[in-house]
Amino acid sequence: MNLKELSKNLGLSQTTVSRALNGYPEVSPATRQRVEAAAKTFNYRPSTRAKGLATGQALAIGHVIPMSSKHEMVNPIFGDFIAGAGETYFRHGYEMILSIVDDGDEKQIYEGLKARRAVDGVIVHGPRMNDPRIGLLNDLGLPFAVHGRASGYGHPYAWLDVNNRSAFERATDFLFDLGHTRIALINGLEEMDFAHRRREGYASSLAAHDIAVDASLMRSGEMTEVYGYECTREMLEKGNAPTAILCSSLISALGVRRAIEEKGLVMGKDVSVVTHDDALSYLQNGGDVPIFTATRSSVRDAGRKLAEMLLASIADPLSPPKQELLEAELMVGSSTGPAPRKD
Amino acid sequence: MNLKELSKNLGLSQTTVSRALNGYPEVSPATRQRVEAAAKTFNYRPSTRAKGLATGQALAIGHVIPMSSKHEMVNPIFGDFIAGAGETYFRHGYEMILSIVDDGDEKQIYEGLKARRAVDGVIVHGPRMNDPRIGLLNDLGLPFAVHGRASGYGHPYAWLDVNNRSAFERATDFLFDLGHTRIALINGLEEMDFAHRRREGYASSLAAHDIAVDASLMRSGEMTEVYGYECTREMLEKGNAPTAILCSSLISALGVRRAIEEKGLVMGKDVSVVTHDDALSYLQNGGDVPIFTATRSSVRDAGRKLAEMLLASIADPLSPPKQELLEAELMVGSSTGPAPRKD
DNA sequence: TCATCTTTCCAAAGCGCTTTGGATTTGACT
DNA sequence: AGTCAAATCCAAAGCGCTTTGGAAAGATGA
Repeated sequence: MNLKELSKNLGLSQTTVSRALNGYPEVSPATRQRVEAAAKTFNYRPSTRAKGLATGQALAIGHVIPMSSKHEMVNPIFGDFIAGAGETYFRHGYEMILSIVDDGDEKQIYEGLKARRAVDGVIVHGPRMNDPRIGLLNDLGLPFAVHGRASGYGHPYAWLDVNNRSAFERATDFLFDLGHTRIALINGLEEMDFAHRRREGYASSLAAHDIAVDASLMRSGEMTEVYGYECTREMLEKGNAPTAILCSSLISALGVRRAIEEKGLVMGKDVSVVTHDDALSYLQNGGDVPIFTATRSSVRDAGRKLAEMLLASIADPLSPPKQELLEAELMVGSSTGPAPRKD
Repeated sequence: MNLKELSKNLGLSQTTVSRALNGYPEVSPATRQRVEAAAKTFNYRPSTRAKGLATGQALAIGHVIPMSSKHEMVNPIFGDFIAGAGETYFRHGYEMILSIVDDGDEKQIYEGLKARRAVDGVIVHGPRMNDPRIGLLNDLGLPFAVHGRASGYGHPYAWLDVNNRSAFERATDFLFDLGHTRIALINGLEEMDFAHRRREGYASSLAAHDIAVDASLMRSGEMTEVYGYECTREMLEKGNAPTAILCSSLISALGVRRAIEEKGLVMGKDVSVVTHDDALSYLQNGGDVPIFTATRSSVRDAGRKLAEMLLASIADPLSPPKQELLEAELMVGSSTGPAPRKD
């Protein structure tokens, strides 16, 4: 059923039917009701493509997910973020279109999306330090919003980020308060902006407590369970092992715990662990009492909010880009405790 | 830059330019080259919407992800599956449209996608027993392919599935071979088709070994780490605890291991564990030697293949629906060993 | 040289919608 | 009854592409 058929069926012009359906005032209430009823019974919905052509809008937002072909790793937070954003799009009648793209092809993809007028805007995932995508999108004039930030880009742009720096500073402070001084950091890949900021927060706390940064206590890599395990095992085997570990992801925290327990140590007693927790739906940090002490911030919520921000900026293109910094909450669980006393 | 401008620029008609770009034969090689060069320099790409309107194709595939609003759980395999499918779409010039939908709204969403002619076909995720979506999509006449199967639907339809039954039967057999007889099953939600099939495979092996199914050794729920942990803890605390556990997901297997080790037992010695492993990129089953003995099947690969299947069926609408059953491979890791001798 | 194919290109219609600019009807008010 | 504005509705243009049905030009064979 298309507009023409529907209007013929109603004995009205396409104009009137279109206006009735889109809430324009030039239609009598009676007619509008009649039209709406007919639309419902015939299950009429305007063709996305025709509507888009006529209005010049795509009513779609693009999500371009970078994937380094090297490790083929899909970011585990991706699903929950998308779920949050999807909620927002659904409410606003937008569609979400997804491109999973090899690192190298990204430029081409953004240009394609723009040239083909396939989307009204895009969300940028996984920003890196000095990420070239921000500049590219600005040049293209394609509205966008970034999940995270990209240090090193001079001009303002729309983003939403967790305050990674303060979260990790606070977490490190917390460990100091418990008496720990040898605190390790198992972080995400250095080139990722969030990892950079977390390290800064960590280093800042160390500095405030007059403890020098010890390179042997800092790791960075892709945050898998195995990675957490291996880093921890190595650190615990060497002399002068850390008494506390800061970890960038709950998944690798599971590996950290495994390494600790494998060595016959007790987490929260012999070794304390604090992790960041994205509150993923399939990876909850325990039940009532959190297993891990964690800096927590829901990535799904971030998805909802960032989508909202992008849609708002599309609706009002002249407004300056917005930013939003979410504070992670520190949840104390059973993975932390006072530093063991020296023998 | 649009077609009109481009063709004016070249001194050709829109027809000729369109034909040159779309590989029609009625264009001289010289002209074609000239057109292609111009398209490249002006970065011309036909508008998706206009092209779609003209051709009647959407060049897009819909993925409708169900999410029960009750637990708000996003399936963790989703990201990797999408990544695989996305690869295929990219190769074929298709777009992927994602809708994350509350269980109840699904019908409405499919009808909307169809009525608005927004997609050429859809992938059905997470089929349940007697899943009503299959019938609905058949009635709508919207091409589709299912990731998994939906027992109870009479007519043929396109699907791709892992042979869950044989995988779990084989895994159970394997445990019997090691001397285990008290084998527990920690499974996904019973209403999910895959969980049903896995239980069948498990039960079939028990029957073949003249062991009665013991309801106290079977659990089903959402496959989180915590769920694996709690099920295992309960089972190990009761008398007559299982000596082996079959688990439906690597994530909950991590919880299983935690419960085992917390009790001071050794996995692979006191309690053997076999899990299904979807080969998720962010959750690898150890390095060279798998940690868990597992029935393994790459869900990303499934995404690639199923997308290919759907595109083929769209290209050739009259062909009968295809099916593909993937066999999981049994990878022996260090989580299994001979059954402990009775004291 | 002429008729007949090929080759190469084009004008215009059409895809399904929105929207502009008018036309018609209705109603209120002198 | 006559006037004017408000309320309703409509025909047609246009969004950017593909595709149909020719037309013009060039090549071929008699």
